[in-house]
Amino acid sequence: MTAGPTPPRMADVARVAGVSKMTVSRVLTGGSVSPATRARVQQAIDELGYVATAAAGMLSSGRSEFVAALVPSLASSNFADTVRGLTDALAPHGLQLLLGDTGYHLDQEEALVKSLLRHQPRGIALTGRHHSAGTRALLERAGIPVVEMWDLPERPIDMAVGFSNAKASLAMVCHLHQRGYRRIGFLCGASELDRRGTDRMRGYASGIKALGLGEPRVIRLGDSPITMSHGGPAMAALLQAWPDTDAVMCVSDMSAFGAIMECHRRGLSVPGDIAVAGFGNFEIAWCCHPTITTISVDAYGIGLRTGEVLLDALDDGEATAARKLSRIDFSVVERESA
Amino acid sequence: MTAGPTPPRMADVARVAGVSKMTVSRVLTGGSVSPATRARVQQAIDELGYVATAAAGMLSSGRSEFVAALVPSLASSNFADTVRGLTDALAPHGLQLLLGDTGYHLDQEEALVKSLLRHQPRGIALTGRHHSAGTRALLERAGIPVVEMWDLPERPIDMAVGFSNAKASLAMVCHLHQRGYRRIGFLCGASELDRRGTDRMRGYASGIKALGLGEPRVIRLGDSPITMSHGGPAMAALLQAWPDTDAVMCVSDMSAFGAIMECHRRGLSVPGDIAVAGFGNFEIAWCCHPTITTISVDAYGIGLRTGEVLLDALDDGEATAARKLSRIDFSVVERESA
DNA sequence: TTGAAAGCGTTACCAC
DNA sequence: GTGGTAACGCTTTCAA
Repeated sequence: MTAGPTPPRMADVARVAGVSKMTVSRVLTGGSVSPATRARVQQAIDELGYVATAAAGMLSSGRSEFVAALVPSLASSNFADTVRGLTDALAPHGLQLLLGDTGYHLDQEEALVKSLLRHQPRGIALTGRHHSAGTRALLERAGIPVVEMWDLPERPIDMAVGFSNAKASLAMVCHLHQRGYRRIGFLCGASELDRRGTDRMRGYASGIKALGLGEPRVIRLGDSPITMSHGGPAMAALLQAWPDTDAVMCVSDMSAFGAIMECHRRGLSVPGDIAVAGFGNFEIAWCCHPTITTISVDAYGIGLRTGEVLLDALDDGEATAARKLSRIDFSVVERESA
Repeated sequence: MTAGPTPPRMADVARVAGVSKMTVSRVLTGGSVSPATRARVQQAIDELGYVATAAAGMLSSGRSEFVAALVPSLASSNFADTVRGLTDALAPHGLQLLLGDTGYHLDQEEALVKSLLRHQPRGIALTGRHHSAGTRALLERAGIPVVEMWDLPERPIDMAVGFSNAKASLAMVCHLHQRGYRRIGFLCGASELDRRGTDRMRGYASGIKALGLGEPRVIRLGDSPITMSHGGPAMAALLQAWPDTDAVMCVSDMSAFGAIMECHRRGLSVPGDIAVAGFGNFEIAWCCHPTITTISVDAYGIGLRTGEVLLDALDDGEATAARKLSRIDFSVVERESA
């Protein structure tokens, strides 16, 4: 932290290079400048260690180089991958991500939106289709492209990139049914914070009903989103409530892993005694033993596509109907556990 | 994306409230304003949905509300936790994190530092003690507090919050030695990208030498940082090279988990036939079977402390010698696997 | 407690 | 291809 006297300004560069500020600005933004002067300016920049002040440019030009993104949690590899996709799409265009972590709370999301909008982001990406009225109002006034990720809203704020979590879950029910399982349970968190988790549970329940497999067997345990450590207790609770259960769907691969570990502890073989399915196709699903049957979703791809969709919107100005809703594929990945 | 006509400005709020811009500014920044006028102004703000432009304030006041943070990867729960700690420390003070993902590359780090400095962050946090000469130069010129995290540099740029990865690794060697293991191997990535991983390997090697346990048995496999899926192949390679190995240290819990899965596949019992130790105390270390003996490091705490150290420096202006280096504790957590 | 004027460092716009 | 001038929307500073 060597506090130098005063950092050099554009005017300093201009003076050293013997040109006007405008010429320096053109060099920086890629305007038309003769090669000779461009070289002189560049040399002055290097010499002085000049770094342009983003705030001034932003104020003057009226546009920032920010894109805001809100995720429920950075600790989930799911969303971390999505963020990576977003970065990979946007960074090449000089856009810097402003990241917000909502902790799965809609009011926290609203607070973050309010705070992030102060930086005039060019666009904003949210997670999910559930938002507070205040959030919607803020975004509608903002006049920038908005993308809702990881879901397919019936009434999108603007655009969306995602899939139906309920349908994905339903697909897994069908898979298990096809494999001969009939007494299927579901493990998820106790709170409604994880909206996509709740959607998956609903998809499961509707599948059970549709296939005539009796009443849904749902265990809600632990704060959403539940992870490895919740899987075990949830599995225990399920076996206590419905001892004849022959298959278990879990809201995520993490909880599925925990559930499988609990089975190991009890001497239950998976899938021999009981089948276990996850959701998300995390690394653990194909590294653990037995490997976990799961739903594969391209988390990175969601981020990448979201970035592309935003870039398109920034170009065109207005979203075309065609890209309002961008559907991301999911698929059942059959492995050893179910 | 409803592009309204023109967003309201501070002058608009002032007009509606019947006061000057300055009074509005004071209301926003918590200056002294009579309760009556404050209420009128607040009402005007709500009515118009006014959102202050951060760039203008930044330019005028000369200081931003940004803090920059660079991590090697967001996908690692380690660094995700550190980022959470940083956010938790800084957000209450109105500071917004500007996050950069270096992908473990020092030149990418330099590029990000250059790009992030344009936003005039109040402070910046980096990961590790290794940086390019360009990065050091940029930061020394920047005149802002700098914190290096996850390590204890001999020659810190400014401040540091971390621990000695080599010593932590050494502690694990001692633990294994104490438990009676004598033919100890080490699994890590093939590249030098993961500097902390390399430090851990060095700590291991020095411990092996110091204890007279023969030549180090190091398997370098896969791109750093290695994860679950590399652990298995690395374990296989180790057993091929040194079949009599009785204990294995892994550069992380992720690779330790992969190694254990490989043992299961081969019918080797852990720790009966071979002991396995990890590093990091990730959730998987206490959820899998057997539970993994590991080194516990408070990743969240590193972020939190880094945030506090930065806030201190912003207050005092100059770092006191006492907080130049902030040591974070680590400890051997003995579980079932070793 | 409140207001008026003068910047902050850049880019847009229009001359040359 | 290059330069001057006027914003951009705030906060600082100084007066009232």
